[in-house]
Amino acid sequence: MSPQHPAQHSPSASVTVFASPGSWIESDAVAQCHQVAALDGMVHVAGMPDLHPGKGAPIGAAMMSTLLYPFLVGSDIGCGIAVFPIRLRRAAPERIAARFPDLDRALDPDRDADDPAWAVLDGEVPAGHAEGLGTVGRGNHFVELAVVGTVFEPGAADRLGLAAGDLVLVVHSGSRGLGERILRAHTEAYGAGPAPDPAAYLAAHDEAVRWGALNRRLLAARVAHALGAEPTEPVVDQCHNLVEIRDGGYLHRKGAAPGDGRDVLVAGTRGTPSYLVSGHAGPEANHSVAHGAGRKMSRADALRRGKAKHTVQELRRTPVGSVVVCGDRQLLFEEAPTAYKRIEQVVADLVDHDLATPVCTTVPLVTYKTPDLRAAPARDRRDQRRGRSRS
DNA sequence: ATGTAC
Repeated sequence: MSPQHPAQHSPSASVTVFASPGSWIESDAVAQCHQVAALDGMVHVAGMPDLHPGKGAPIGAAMMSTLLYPFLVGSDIGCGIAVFPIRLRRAAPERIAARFPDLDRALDPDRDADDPAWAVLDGEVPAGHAEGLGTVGRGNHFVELAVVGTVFEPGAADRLGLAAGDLVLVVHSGSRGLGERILRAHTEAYGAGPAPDPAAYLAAHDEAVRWGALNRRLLAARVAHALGAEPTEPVVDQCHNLVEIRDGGYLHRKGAAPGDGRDVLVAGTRGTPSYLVSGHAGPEANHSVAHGAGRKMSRADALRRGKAKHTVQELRRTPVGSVVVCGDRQLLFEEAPTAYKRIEQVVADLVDHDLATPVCTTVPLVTYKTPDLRAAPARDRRDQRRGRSRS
């Protein structure tokens, strides 16, 4: 052993980053991949083309290990993106935006017992966690009404029941407070160490995954009802934060979607299309594909640079003609399309590395982030005219 | 990304 590495006792796992030279990957994110590779039991780390630095662990990575590390998945266990077809009369985005319900306000099982969205609940609420149901959360989460744009694979789109011009709801949300509670319980006892009882962690983890899937259905149902449409089942719904037992090991996904023969929506930004892709990633990619465009700037940089570069007005009405509902100015800047990598480049990298095939794009019409109180008075007046209470 | 503390 060389004298430069006196403490080295086990070799690092392999690291593969699936990005072309033209894709900007922050060196901090690659360094985080190598830090993860050095963990006990780590077998292989695959960085997706949307790789960027996270808190302690990289985002946009799939990490295979013989030990289970809860911090690699993070607090939003079960976060994912679902696509729901919706049949709706087309109208100006501003008019549709004004009809979105308040998705910061949770559905209360008692007080809101008569809300029609509950129809999607089949059985008990996972983990009995009744707080925060039907809320979208913050950060990069959103509920979006979009239109199917370019269709690259008509056969695959047809199997999903999608054609150009069809409307869909895209829901990106996770397990809210439940996943955070599960990670915190582990961290308070074991820090960033592996789970001493993986089955116990996985039992709680699986509940959070189920809760996240239920919440995406509740969100879609709330919005569908508010827009006067019938709720539907999702045609695509994949988690990008979870642990999967695979080949006898623990495959941790953090901002990486399952890419083994499944369809995944790779989210663009609030001003660009998203790409529905068919994944066919192999072992070198840890059977995973990218989950979105990936941040190009930290939130702090996006806020500072965005305020110099954009007006609030142009962020609320995007280049593709869509409307962003976001009463939180800081979040609007943090989530500006220019704070993200180009989705076309991320998808091109997936294609070039034979990880996925594009099926179609979805182009935003209305992206809901958090209530915009400026819009509320008009909505309330309209609802009062129709004899409805605010929901 | 989160609930909570500042």
